[in-house]
Amino acid sequence: MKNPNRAFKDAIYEQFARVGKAVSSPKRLELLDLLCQGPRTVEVLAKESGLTIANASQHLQVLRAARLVEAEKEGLHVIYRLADQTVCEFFRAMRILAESRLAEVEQIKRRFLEGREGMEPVDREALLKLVREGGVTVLDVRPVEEYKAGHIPGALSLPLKELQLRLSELPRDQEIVAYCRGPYCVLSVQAIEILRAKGFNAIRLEEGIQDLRALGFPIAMGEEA
Amino acid sequence: MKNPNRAFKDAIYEQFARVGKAVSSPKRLELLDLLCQGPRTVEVLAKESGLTIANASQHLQVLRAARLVEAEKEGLHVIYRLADQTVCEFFRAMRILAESRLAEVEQIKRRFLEGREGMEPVDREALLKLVREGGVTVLDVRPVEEYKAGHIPGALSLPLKELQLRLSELPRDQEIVAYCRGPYCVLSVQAIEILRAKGFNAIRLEEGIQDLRALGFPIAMGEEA
DNA sequence: TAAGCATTCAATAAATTAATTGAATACTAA
DNA sequence: TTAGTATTCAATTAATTTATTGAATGCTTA
Repeated sequence: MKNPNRAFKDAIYEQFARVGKAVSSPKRLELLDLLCQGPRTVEVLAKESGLTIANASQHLQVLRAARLVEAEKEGLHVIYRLADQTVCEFFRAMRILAESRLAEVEQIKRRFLEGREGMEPVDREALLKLVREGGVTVLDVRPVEEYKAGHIPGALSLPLKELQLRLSELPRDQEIVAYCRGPYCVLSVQAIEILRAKGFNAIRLEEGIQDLRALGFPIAMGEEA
Repeated sequence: MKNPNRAFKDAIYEQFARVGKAVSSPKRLELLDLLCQGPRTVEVLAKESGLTIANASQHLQVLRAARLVEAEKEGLHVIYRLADQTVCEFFRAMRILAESRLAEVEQIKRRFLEGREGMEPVDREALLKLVREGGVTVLDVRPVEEYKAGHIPGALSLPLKELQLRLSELPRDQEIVAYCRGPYCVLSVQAIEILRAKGFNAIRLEEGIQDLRALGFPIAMGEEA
């Protein structure tokens, strides 16, 4: 009576642990986070996460074995993508749990941002309201493809890489709110640094596009309006 | 420009991975699942999960290091509990992700239940409606303490251990719906087996109390009404 | 104060996981 | 067909994780 149940339970929890093991490595979490932004080739994922190609490939295969991601061969490249939007939501749940339970996360973030202006924690609700109602210039500093895949309605697409060259497109009389992939993406941090150095009144919105989506914020797709 | 960012990201994802590592072992997941039902001593957790005391203790310390659970000394015992209700919700999210992504989970469950009557998948919605509206006798077969901590309003508390002795309390003219901790808890499975052998018209509700809570089902606390 | 119990600690052996390297494969384009 | 590129595979090493065992700790009660 006790034994067959034990085997059943062991088998079930072993399956659950497949997901757990997949998300137990920092590097795999970084890859998963990148894939939450959209499909990517191994090459791109490796570069963005600071892994060698072979190592990235192996981690991706672990994620695939847990069925969290899928791979599709396209010509010379293999394109990885999340198996499902719920994987993105799960990753976010895990991130939020870590943020709420582990004080170290906030500590590391504070240390990284400390001394930089425009990055201080602001009233999130008020800022989001401002963004939603168009009281500010909203700047999307991610690569154009990511903008196309989903952005804040009315946001200007100005990838960090082009920022220096296109400063003239930005208003000097209005507050600028820059955002990117989320609180741990440094694109908007660097954008704010550049903008403030040039005298713009710029602040950072920590929330990334996936956060906004999860918060029920409207998301626009495609080219700039 | 690239290097300090890398260190930041590595530090952040390493923190996230603390949560991932904590939930990467089948046994720790089982312990976590048990703790979702309420606080427990090491001894009880060890027994229920089929671990030695020392091994259970070590796993619990891993969970504690990830701040998913908390321990409190009470006399001779140490009582572990979830650090937070969101941990329970996270565990459930992980379970549901595994169920939806890993066909093996359904397979293992089917194999375990196959051949047993009253356990076939039923129309969940219809059954829940019946339960909610009182068209059936609802039977809670978990230990009394768990019943007290939260149960379906109107449910009878009849722990599996006492079931054989208290069959006379049950109606023969009405359908009986038995539930326990969730789809992978075997208490209600065994209850159904006993009841059907004795000629009762009994079926199983897969959802456990935490599932019902998450679904917004009303939950009653305390003694039987 | 001593005995008994629950829990943790510490040490060990076995198993698993991670990063690295170089070779192999699969596809494209010349 | 060949050369070049992206990815995967296989083998190795180092590091981490797991279960087990027996001893140590800390509390309670006789």
